[in-house]
Amino acid sequence: MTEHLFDDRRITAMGLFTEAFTGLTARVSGQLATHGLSLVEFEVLIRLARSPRSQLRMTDLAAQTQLTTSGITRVVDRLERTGLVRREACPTDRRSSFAVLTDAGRTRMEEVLPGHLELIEHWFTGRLMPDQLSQLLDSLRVVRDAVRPEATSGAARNASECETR
Amino acid sequence: MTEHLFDDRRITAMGLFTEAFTGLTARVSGQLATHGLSLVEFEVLIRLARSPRSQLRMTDLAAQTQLTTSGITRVVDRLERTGLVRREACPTDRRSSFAVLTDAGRTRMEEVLPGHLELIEHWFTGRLMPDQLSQLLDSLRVVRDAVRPEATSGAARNASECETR
DNA sequence: GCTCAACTATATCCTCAACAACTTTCCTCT
DNA sequence: AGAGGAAAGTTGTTGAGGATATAGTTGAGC
Repeated sequence: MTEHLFDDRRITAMGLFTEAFTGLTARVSGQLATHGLSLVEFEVLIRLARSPRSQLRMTDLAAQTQLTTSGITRVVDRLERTGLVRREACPTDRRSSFAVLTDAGRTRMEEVLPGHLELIEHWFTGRLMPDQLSQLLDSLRVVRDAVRPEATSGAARNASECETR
Repeated sequence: MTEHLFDDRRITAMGLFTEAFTGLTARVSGQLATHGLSLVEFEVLIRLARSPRSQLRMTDLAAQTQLTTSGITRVVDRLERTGLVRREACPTDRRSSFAVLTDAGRTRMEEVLPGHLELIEHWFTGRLMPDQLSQLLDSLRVVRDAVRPEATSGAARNASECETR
């Protein structure tokens, strides 16, 4: 009952998953640091950049990232202090406020993204054959859909609904 | 140059990787919490359990996990306080000290592991067909070997060498 | 209209980990 | 043998982020 239990194939699979991911994010995080951005800050910026009007409610940001709303408050605090993001009141619901990507924020993203994409290509996607990569992504999608907390659709609906100002 | 850049396939690939991993670890972390263990504490315990004599030098623990040596100091502090681990001096190198799994620690692991393995099976390995899983692990191995900082063999050699007491 | 529950953002408290400085011990070079 | 440097571990400080409480806002039911 003793030794082989700790070398179960499920343990090794999980360990492999962990090592691959943490190693990769360490590389990514290191490069972002040279641009003065942390991983979560980059995460927030790119989600804003992808959103219509380059803005999202704080709650939606929290739902899309792995942070709580209080965590988002502080990330946006930092980004606002450096001028990459600004807060804007929601006209239809005075409880809500938007985080909006500023011009400086978009410029910063355009500086950072090419290197970021090269990095992912170099350490991740470029290491695999095309069909090998697509199979990997299929498998990851299966796992993600399994473990994903719940519907993000509700939050998305709220966002678009509040956005019709 | 604007919108499609943020939806590059490399971004989505990285996002998929992130979501799958963070979602999975959230599940794992939640279950471990019900046993009074954090993820890094579990990580330390299982690495000790797998090691000969159930012991590792602090430095080797740091190398195997994603923590610095000072981080390991504090984790082992906590585990020692709860009696799952004890420190032991290295007889051949008085700078080094071992973290040793106690009987209570091994018992705790035997309580926790079955559920842990079931969890991994349920949310991860069991979601995929056998050959799909093995291909996933192959791909993860490629990425891990690419991004892995450096040789862990050096640390392993030191450990075994110090262990011949 | 009023009340109450749900929601949104923020403030406060606490845990945890990185970083840097420091102590002790070991090793190498002369 | 002794000096200088490298290595191992601990500790103070800093900062990020979760949990919870709080204040303001909304909407539904009466």
